[in-house]
Amino acid sequence: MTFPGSRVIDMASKKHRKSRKDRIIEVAERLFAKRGFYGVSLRDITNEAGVDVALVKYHFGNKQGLFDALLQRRADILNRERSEALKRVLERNNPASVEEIINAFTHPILNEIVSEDESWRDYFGLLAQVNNNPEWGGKTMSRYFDPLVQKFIDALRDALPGSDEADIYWCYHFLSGALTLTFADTKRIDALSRGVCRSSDFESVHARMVPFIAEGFKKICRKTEEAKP
Amino acid sequence: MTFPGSRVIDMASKKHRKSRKDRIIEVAERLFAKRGFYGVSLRDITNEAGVDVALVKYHFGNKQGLFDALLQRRADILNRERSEALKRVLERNNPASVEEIINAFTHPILNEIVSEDESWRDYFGLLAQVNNNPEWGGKTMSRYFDPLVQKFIDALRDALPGSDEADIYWCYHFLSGALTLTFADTKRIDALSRGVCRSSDFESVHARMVPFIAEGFKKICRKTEEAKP
DNA sequence: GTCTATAGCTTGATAGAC
DNA sequence: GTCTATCAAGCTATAGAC
Repeated sequence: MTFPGSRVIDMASKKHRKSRKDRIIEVAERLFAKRGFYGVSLRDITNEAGVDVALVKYHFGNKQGLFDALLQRRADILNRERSEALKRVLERNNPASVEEIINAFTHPILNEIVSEDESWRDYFGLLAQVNNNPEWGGKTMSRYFDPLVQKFIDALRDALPGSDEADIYWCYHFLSGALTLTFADTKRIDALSRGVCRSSDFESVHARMVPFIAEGFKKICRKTEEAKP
Repeated sequence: MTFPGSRVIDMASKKHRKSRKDRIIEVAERLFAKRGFYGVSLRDITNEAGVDVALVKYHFGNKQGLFDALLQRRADILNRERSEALKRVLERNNPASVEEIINAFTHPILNEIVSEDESWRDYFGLLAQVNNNPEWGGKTMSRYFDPLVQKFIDALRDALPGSDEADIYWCYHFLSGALTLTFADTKRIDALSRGVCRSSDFESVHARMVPFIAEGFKKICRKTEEAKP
């Protein structure tokens, strides 16, 4: 070894200087979030990351492979956090309340989006576009999220005994639309409300969203019995 | 006049054979709905419409001009229908109920989307993508829809006396997210529910959406007083 | 892992004939 | 209004050197 201690230095520098693969995936996430899959070229990404285009092929196969990899990366994290949140809620109280279940689904997003790691905001901006894409959005969202969503549906069914199957699925659909738009941070609400609401005030909107959605679920799925508090 | 009666024939053929300008705008609407602004090239559009690329410049200036023209066209129709629906509701009952106001906002969409004119479905698929675009979605939606949305906000404020300003705007935001995803018809719900719900069953989902949203509004905006039936 | 170099094609835009 | 023809720039993908 010509440079004694170089291994330590390497490990230290590894923490500070990210791999080119990571740089590509991070820049891609930010750009795809802004303009969608078709609105970003590989050169947009690799130029901003300061690497060569050919590296995309080496690390991800092609543009689609890069897109899939970056969706998968945070979907895994989000699914794990949601799964743990649901588990905690059900351990404490089974069946849990509708509010608790909705909160287990949405609160992990709030945690991530208010964290120091600002790149989570990009991810949710991207998810909003994917969720609302009529061509491949449904399939893509299903692929990454539906296995766990099924467990949330099961919990909601237990929380709303005697409810109609279709009612629960449709209500989840309303939740999904409100949720993805909310965390997409499009700034529309800022202009519409002339500054009364700020699109990036995620705590405020989350505090309203959970009871809003929970109340809708109860209204639609509890037709047969009296609404309980 | 060399061809007596040619004017009558022209008028008849005008009804059947659409102008090239109209063909461009119709094809563009369908393709933009599928893949968004960046996912469609002018050649995709003009090839499918059977016209030359140069016509886009002549009729619309450029790609952006074409996109704006096609958004504006149906926004005008939708705004007029919503405005009339709101007027009817308020004439019958002022202040109106939250359900009636929400319905005046959403039912015109239902009418259009179940009509024979299938191209309305494309338009709402496109609107869902615009609404959820973090880069220019907020501005674009505001431009075409917010003036009338303000009137709906006013009506909701009257229907929910003593409510907080921010609450009403945030609830509108949840409505907007649920509404645009619902009529985007992404087919996700079909897979998730294993056929129990069909994404294109617009009457079913609309019948659930209006009370779902209305109940959320009442829950969030009526904190200070008792909820009335 | 990373780069150079390039093939082969598509893009938005437009000048100018008819 | 509509077309032909063309441009300069951009695109994804990949072969092959290091």
